Amino acid sequence: MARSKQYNEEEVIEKAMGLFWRNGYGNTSVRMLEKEMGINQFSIYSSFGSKNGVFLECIKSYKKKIHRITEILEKSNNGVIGIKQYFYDFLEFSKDDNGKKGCLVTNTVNELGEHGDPIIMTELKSFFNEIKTLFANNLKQDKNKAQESIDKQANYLAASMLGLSLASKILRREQLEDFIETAFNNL
Amino acid sequence: MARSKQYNEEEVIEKAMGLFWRNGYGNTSVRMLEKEMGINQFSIYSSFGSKNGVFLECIKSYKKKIHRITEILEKSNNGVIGIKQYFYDFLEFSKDDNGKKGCLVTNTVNELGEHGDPIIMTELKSFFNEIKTLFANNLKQDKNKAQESIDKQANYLAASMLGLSLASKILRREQLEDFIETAFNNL
DNA sequence: CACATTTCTAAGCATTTGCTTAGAAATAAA
DNA sequence: TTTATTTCTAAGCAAATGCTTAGAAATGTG
Repeated sequence: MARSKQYNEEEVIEKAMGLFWRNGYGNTSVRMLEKEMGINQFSIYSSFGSKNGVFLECIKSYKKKIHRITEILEKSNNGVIGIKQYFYDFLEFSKDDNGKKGCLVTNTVNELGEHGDPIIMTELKSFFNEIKTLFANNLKQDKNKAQESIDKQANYLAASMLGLSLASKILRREQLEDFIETAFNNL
Repeated sequence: MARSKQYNEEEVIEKAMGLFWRNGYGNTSVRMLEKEMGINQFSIYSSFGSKNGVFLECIKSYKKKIHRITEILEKSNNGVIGIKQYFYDFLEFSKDDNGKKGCLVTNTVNELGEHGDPIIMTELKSFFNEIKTLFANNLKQDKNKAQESIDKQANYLAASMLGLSLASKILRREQLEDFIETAFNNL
């Protein structure tokens, strides 16, 4: 009954995600999105409503993408060893051609802080809490830990992941490994 | 021989710094700077050359401001205890009305990454290295440490500070304390 | 084929961006 | 007071921003 879309929405979002990941929200213009996504502004707006709409889909897509490694953590039963592995997995996951992308969620929290779109901020915080819960669940596998220390250590690890994400943008691989190794000496 | 400036450059930079600190570089416009600094665009450009020029002065001003607490660390001879105190001092230092500013240097590294103005990036990295050196110097005060472990631990602590800065923008005070306490457990 | 319906192209909208400029206002020195 | 020099006001510039729209091009269904 009518013409059909010449692009796949998931595919173009995947491309947009890369752009936001590298440049941040504010430094990515709709013109840049056009080029990267390979479709023009009309298509962008008819599919996603707004720049914000594109970004929201990118965050969702990011969550799916990173599920590749959160899934491993979820299924792990090695306690703190599994969490440490997640830190290393994250380094591989976030590696760019230059290895300087960090974590899209972390980057966005830092850029938009509390000023960002509420729907997006909710999405970001929920991701952060999911990760923290995964950490806590893994910590529980180490039987000798008190519940109280699990909460503290989950907070510690979650904040450390924020640090790793940021550090991965400016430190060398070797320094990042120092960080991870020392960070887990504490547990 | 001529009219004299009706504003003090240090004072207006101090105000600009607050704006950049809260909003980041990209989300701070020259119009916003006009209002906050209390002078108009002509004065901004004649004093500082460009938006980038204003920002560069703000970074320098930030370094002076934070010297209040780095100085304490510099003079401390409590080894790792002094560093831990610096983490707590930083939390106080970066506290806003809402307690969500983080560290201007860290925020900027995260926002601009490698895309930022080279002069500014150099300024940021030098600050990071100064802090790392201060950490290393303090660690050396604890006599029982091997040189090798000092390097590793200084890397660890520097990256942890990045984490604390980011975490301070989204976590509650109590969680930040969990982070600091656990981070220093085994040093 | 015919055509209703959707997607696409590309031009254009108002607003905001960083930055500049012409001319009025002020002021230290002669 | 006069005057040379600087600072200030406020208007304006081109380019970029997010978003919209009119009309051409395509296509599944009858």
